[in-house]
Amino acid sequence: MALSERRGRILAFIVDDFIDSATPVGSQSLVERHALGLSSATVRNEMAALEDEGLITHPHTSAGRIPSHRGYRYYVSSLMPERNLSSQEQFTILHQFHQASGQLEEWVQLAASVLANNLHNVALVTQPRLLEVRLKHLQLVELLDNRALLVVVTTDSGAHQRTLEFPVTMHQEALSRLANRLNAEFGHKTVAEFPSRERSAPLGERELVVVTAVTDLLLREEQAAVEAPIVEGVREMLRQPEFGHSDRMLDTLEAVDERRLRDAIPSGAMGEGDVAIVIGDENRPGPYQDMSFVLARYGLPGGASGMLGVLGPTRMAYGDAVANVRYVSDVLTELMRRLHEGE
Amino acid sequence: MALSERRGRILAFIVDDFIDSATPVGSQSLVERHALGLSSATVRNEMAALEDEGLITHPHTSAGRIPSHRGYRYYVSSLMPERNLSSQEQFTILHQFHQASGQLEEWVQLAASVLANNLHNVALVTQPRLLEVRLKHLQLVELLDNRALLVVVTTDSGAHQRTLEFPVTMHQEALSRLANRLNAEFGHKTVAEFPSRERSAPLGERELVVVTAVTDLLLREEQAAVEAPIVEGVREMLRQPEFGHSDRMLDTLEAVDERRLRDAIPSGAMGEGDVAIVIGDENRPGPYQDMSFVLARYGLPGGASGMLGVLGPTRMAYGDAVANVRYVSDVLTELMRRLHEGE
DNA sequence: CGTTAGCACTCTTGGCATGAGAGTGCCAAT
DNA sequence: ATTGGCACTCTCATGCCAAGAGTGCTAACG
Repeated sequence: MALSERRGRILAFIVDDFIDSATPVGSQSLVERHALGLSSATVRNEMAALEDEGLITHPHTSAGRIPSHRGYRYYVSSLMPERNLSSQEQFTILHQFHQASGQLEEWVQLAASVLANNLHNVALVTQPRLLEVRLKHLQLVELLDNRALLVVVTTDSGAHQRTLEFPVTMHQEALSRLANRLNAEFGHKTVAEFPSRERSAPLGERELVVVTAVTDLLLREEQAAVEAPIVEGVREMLRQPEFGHSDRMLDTLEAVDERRLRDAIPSGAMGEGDVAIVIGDENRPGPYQDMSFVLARYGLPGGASGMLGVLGPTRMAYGDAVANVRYVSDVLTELMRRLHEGE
Repeated sequence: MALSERRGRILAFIVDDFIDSATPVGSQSLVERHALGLSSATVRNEMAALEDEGLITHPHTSAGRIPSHRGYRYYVSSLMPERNLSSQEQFTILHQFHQASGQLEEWVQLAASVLANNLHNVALVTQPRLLEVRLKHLQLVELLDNRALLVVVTTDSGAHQRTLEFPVTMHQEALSRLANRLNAEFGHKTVAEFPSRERSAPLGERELVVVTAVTDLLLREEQAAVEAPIVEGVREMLRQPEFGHSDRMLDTLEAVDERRLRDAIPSGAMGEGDVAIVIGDENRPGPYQDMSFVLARYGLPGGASGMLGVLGPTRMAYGDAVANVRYVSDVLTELMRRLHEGE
């Protein structure tokens, strides 16, 4: 189904106007705002046709038109002008990253803030992860009595810690020896290559305590590829008129909880390469049926990678969203590349 | 200003009724709900007197009465029945703590969840901190090239990590030697005893990198005594009728942001020992002028300690809040004591 | 003197009608 | 194919009215 040029232009105007006014757009106001050399009556006919195609609807008989989900889909796929950030906008973003320290976690947090502020919607960013995590190094640090701190460094440059309890008190020298032994045996292995619980007979009790914890941490790390994302800008989004009533607001607040969001992000839709857009009922069933995602992957091909993007009402400035998400994703990727190659 | 017994009883009923109905309470409904052997007219006279004392008010001429901030204050100070959790309630809470792992951070998070769920308001819990933090132990772990992971263990059993960059590539053996040297020199010192930047000439460049980072981490840790608290249950609270309109909701959402909250918690009001209550305009100027805090300290005397409590509308079930906050604080303190003494 | 019944008065709330405004759909004319 | 015109529909703000809840005051009562 391809629309005639004129009909497409009218749909684009409807979408544009609705995106920035948030009120249904009528035939009259449309001809007033855009000099389109047609009378309102003609526009009405075209609108009726667009409605037959299922691209726009009425909230009620005598209201203007609003885009349907299919309308938005057609718009982003065929009508939306390709837009990149101006160099001014790019500079403002880059500047913020240069201000920040060189810590990876901080960049990720910053990416979320930037997206939330620029787009006035919810920004989502996951920490970068390797798909296959290997143990790089482990250390044991004495705490109190029979307690010790386990620090695990993985090949994705992540460091994780956990408190352990040994059956007996162990001093730092004993802990270091134990750590060295385990490093020699398990270093640079993936979790899959660790001995299973049954076959671990050769391990002593103290070794077992550590290995169990390491296994657990690495497994958690692998599953965390779809980890709960950093969420920023909820207030920004709730300020939008679609959430004006408090019930809707509470429901949304619940839906945007980190933990729920983890399962809901339509990661399947995300090919490599460019930005993915998921609109309204294209989402899997759940609370996001009338919201949209604009998502991209970032990170190194074959290396650690993560996801970032925006969540907002279907009435979202898709052009701006795509441009911002794409740019921030590129910046993060570039920063990680430099980090990996040692500047 | 002490009220007559009867007048006090009436005030208590007004506060109780208002707390659970959220609507102004009239003289008639009061005599119906509580068998108090008086006519509504008499109650009206008493109410007029209470209003003269500034303990209750009218929203408008022909509405029932609601407690003023001073009314709540009088209630909690002189009228509120002392209440402790039933053993059933205590058991439910204890059970949750026993389910959890032995990680301190997890307990703190759990304390927040428990308070939020039980009280349907916002729960605040800060991580436990020592006022004077000493370096216990530091470790360096090789990452990539000239990058290394610094792990710092402090006397409050906290562990902190940060990525470092050295001018030259250092392998694990070199890092371990460096760490040992620094441990010998700085172990068990407070930040104040570290050499200042000027007097640090004797330190080599690599030592300086580490010491600077350690200093920074410890300082941050000390300031973090008033750290941004863990916040749980915002949705619970927003469900209450006082936040029914979306503007109020957005404002509150903003006020409850972790970062803002940090400065706003009236820590001054908190003596040692028991639970502190701060009502409405007793708060310092700001967005909390019509909300109340119920707060307590937890942790070891002379050891690490933190703060926990509840934030809600002034119409809050103070009795329940005090009982829950007190109990959870005791549980946390006890858990920490056991941790400290090695079970 | 404290308590109470009674009554006039006030203010909120919900329902209902009304009119203006915005927009549509359709028809006949160009 | 386009357009002017017109009847029609629906929302939204406004005003009004009646019901309900509550107060304050006064006069009577034990």
